[in-house]
Amino acid sequence: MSSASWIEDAEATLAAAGRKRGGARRAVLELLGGERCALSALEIEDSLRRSSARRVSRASVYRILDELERLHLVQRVEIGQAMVRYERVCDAEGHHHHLVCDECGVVMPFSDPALERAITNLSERVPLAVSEHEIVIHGACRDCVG
Amino acid sequence: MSSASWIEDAEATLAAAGRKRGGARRAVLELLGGERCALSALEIEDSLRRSSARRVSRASVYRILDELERLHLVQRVEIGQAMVRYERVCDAEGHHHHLVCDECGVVMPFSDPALERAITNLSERVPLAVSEHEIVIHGACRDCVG
DNA sequence: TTCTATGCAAAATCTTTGCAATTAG
DNA sequence: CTAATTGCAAAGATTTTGCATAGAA
Repeated sequence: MSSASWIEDAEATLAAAGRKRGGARRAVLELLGGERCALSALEIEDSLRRSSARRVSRASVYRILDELERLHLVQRVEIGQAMVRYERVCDAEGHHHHLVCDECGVVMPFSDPALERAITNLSERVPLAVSEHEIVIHGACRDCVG
Repeated sequence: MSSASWIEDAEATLAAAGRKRGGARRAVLELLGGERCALSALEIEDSLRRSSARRVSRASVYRILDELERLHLVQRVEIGQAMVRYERVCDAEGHHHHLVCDECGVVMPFSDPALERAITNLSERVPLAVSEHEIVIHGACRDCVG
C-alpha cells in the first residue's frame, strides 16, 4: 500500500465512521503515511513541530493515535523502550516486524515469508480470534557487537 | 528448568557478578521462580505484599528487575498494556510466547515448534547477534468473541 | 570495614482526562 | 446548529533517581 493510498484509505474510513476532518489529524496522517517504521507519540509531536507541518498538541496526538488504532489504521508496536510506538497498517507487501539492538536502540524492519506462514498456520489452531501479531527480535547490531 | 533450579541459577549468577544477597531480591526471585508467565513490577509488589512474603518497596522491585534483566535471568515481555512485564528466562521446554485478548486483557502462554524453527532459521540470516525474541498474538478470546 | 541492598520520597517520563474554544458538515 | 476536533492544563500511572540507613562478606 502506497503512502498516498493509505492516507486516502484512512480518510475514507474516518469519514465512514462519522468523523470530520481536522487539521491536526491530517498532519498526523501525512506523517505516518510517509513513515515506513514505528514512531512514538512523542516522536510524532516533535517531528511535526520541527517540520514545516502544523504543530499538534500532545493530547491530540495521543487521541488521534488511539482512534486510528481502534479503526485498525495503525498498529501499536512495542519494542522494549518503555514507550508505545505506532505504525500504519500495511498490506502483505509492507508487512514487517522488528529487529532491535538492545545496546544502541536502533530498530530495523524485516520480513520473512516462512515466519509468516508459521504464524498463519498457528493462528488457526489457537483459542483466539487472531487480529494481528507482533514479532520482536532482540540482539546486538553489527556496530555494537564488535 | 525447574523453579528451584532457576532460583539457584539466579543466585549463582548474582554471586558471580559480585552481588550480595538481600531479602528483597530473594523474595522477588522466589516469586518469579514460581510463576510461569509474565508479571509487571506493580503486580510483583502487590503479590509480595499480599502473600506472607516480605514486603518490598516499589523502587527495589524496579531495581531488582532491571538487574535481573541485565544478567539475562528475566526477560521483558511487552504485551500492549502500557506496562512492562517480566518473566524468568526458561530453557527450551519452558520457552513460550503470548496470546493476548485485546478485549479483556487476558494473557495466555503458547508454544509452537514450527514457529521456533522459523525463528531459529531466520536468526542466522539477520544483521544482528540475536539474543532473544518475543512473539505476541493479539485477538479476541473465546469469552469475548461471542 | 567496605561495598551492596533497600526504603522512602521526590522527580521524571509517558499517557489520559476535563473543559472551553474552535471548526467542519 | 450540532457534533467532532483541538489545545491547554491538570491529573494519573508507571518508572527512575537521590540520599540515608541497614545489611552482607
